[in-house]
Amino acid sequence: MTKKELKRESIIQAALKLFSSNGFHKTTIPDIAKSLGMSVGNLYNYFKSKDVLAKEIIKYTSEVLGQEIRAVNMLDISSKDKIKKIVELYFKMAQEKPEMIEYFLRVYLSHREVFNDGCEGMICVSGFVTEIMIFFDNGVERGELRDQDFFSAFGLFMGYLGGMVFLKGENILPKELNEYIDDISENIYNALKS
Amino acid sequence: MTKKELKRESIIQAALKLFSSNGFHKTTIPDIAKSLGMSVGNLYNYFKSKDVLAKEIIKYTSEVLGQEIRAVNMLDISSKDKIKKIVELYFKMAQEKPEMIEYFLRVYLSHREVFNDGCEGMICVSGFVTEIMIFFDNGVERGELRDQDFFSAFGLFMGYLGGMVFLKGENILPKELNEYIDDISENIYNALKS
Amino acid sequence: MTKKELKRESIIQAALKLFSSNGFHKTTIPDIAKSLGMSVGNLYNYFKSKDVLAKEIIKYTSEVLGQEIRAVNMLDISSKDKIKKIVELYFKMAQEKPEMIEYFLRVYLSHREVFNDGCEGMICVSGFVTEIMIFFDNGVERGELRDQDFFSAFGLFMGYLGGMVFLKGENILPKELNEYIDDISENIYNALKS
Amino acid sequence: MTKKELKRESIIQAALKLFSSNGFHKTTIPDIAKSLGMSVGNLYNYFKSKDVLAKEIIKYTSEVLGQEIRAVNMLDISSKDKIKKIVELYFKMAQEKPEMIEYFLRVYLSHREVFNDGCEGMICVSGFVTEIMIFFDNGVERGELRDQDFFSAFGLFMGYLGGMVFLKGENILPKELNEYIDDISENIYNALKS
DNA sequence: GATGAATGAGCTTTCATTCAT
DNA sequence: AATGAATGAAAGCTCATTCAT
Repeated sequence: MTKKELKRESIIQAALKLFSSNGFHKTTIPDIAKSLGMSVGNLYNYFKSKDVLAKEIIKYTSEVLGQEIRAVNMLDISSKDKIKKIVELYFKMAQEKPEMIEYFLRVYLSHREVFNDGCEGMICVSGFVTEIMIFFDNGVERGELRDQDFFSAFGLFMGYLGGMVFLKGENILPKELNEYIDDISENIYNALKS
Repeated sequence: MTKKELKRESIIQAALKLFSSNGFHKTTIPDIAKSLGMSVGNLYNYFKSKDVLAKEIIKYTSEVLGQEIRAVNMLDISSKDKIKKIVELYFKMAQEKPEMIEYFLRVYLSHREVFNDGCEGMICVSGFVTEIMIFFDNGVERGELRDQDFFSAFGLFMGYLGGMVFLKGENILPKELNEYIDDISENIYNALKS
Repeated sequence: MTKKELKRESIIQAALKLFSSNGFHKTTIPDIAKSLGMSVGNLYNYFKSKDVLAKEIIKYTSEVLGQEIRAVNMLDISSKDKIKKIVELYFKMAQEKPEMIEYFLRVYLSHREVFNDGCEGMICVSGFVTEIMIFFDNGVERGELRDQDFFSAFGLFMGYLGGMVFLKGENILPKELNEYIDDISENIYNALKS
Repeated sequence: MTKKELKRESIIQAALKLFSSNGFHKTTIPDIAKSLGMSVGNLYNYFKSKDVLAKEIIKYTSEVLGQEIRAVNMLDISSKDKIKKIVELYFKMAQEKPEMIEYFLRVYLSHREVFNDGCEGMICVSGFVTEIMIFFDNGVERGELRDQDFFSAFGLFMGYLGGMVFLKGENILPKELNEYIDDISENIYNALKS
């Protein structure tokens, strides 16, 4: 990676954190620049607008999450075990690098105006969605999961996990996310199994 | 209802539509006033700030959705059938009055800054959450649903439905929401049944 | 005129002066607002962008100049005398309300980017050009002026006068504009007479 | 010419084109550098500021136009014919190398702030003005042109031609510039002849 | 209750210029 | 000579909110 690429990524990470915790509109470009110790003008040498930056972040995040799931997909274990692994890693991320999951939930999902142009459909989240699709297709192929519409399964899996993280973020959950892993994995497996 | 209360509700409904379709920050108070043919100043006689208005909307929406679910709860049918009824009404709403569901997904879920003060936890959505809780407790009581942590069940149910509506809104779903009703009801029932 | 219309016109006049003397790009919206003792935001209630303001100014200026020439056109005097009257009034304006002529020369003529959209061709200066056209057509009709392409005559008349005012503005002219009136009127008449 | 002088001139020509077609303020130093395939920093090794560059361009342009007129001045033809030659070459330039005439009209004439310091009066356009002066003095000397204030004549000549090119640039002229040559030459001659 | 002109802080973005390499 | 990342002041514009009428 060149120096410029490194800086680019450091901007993405700083902006990701700020957008996630303070909201997209409440985070200003000067906020991001200041958190990096760089000037506003220079930040614009790397991303030509705030919206472009937001889109690059969702691509980046989707890629990172996708890679984590790919690692699970490559394990030689049952679909039931994979479900648990994925739930675990999702919650682990939500606890350790909450900015990524939060970005999905609080920035990407709810600022259509920003992502409409350039991130239509799943363009910017394909890195992540593709891996879920692979997980599901494998499970069906191996006879472990019921053969149903992919989106029925995808919505269940991701809506569920996202919902739980949201509830956690709202301080609604009485227990730690970790403690829900078994219940949730079981529920998902029961819903999807053949 | 007094005249004042009627006007209050008409403001809520106008703002609900605009916030849902154009986003919270992209909708200005003058936009709302204009859509109602009233003056900005007068609107402030009904709601003392934009944030307060946003909070009143979520309470209103939660109440309306809660009532719909209450009607299902009162039917003398199995939990399995209730699940289907709830999925149906949720999707029907998403199609006929999409602004309510969209408000949940795109405004309430992602503008913590706004709802933090006054809508902590489930304060502003209790109308809705309570009914889901009643549905679940009944099912457990009647031995139809497995006795698990309520939030495990709630996250599944609502995360799933919200996720599907989101996917629909992004034009990602290949079929109409209606056509997913059976699959989804089955998945939810499989996950929750005892 | 309503209060709002009066204020609108006072903004036009203030901006006209500042744009003319300091240049379009060197004059900021806050400059204009401050010179009027009003807020920036309020100025935008009257003109929705700096460019729109610039276009309204040229229309206004064209109208005012056009009215002055119309008065000459209505006099019952020879074309030769009309030429002199027009030169006189043009120079009088250049001395007493220099901002109008200067706006033509220094803002309108040289900021194509601004006027391209909405002031194509002579859309925004027709008030003025029309009167010159009437002057010329009358002169031809009465046999006093040679029948030639209108723009050949227009370019002569207006290019000449504009050029002189420009030279004056650059402090190049050794004498006052007034002292050129006879020479210039004669030159124009010689060029246009039949 | 040294290599450095060559590069200097290539910068002048590139900037001349961009300033003329896009406007002085809409053309950035990076734009100019990019159009030359050189770096911003290096451009500053040749001209220490944007304003200095603008002033060098007007001197250069004035010199080139002046040389063209000098060639006409040296011909052994009547003043009437010289007028026609000058109109022809002015319009030829306006068509073939429009950037020079446009620079006069759209950059030099209307950015006093820029040229005030260093190009007062006719300092930066003397190359051109001097030749017009020579043309005029010769004509007077030979008894072909009326002896009048030089600026009365200069304003006529140059205001007229500039005005026509401006009208052409605005797409207002119904015919090609060429087709106006005879009319315009005649008008100028009639105005100036003794 | 009703109006809408007025406020002004705050936003995103631009760009002439510098300077370490 | 040459590079181009970096600076930061300054611009145009927005909008929640107020208040005189």
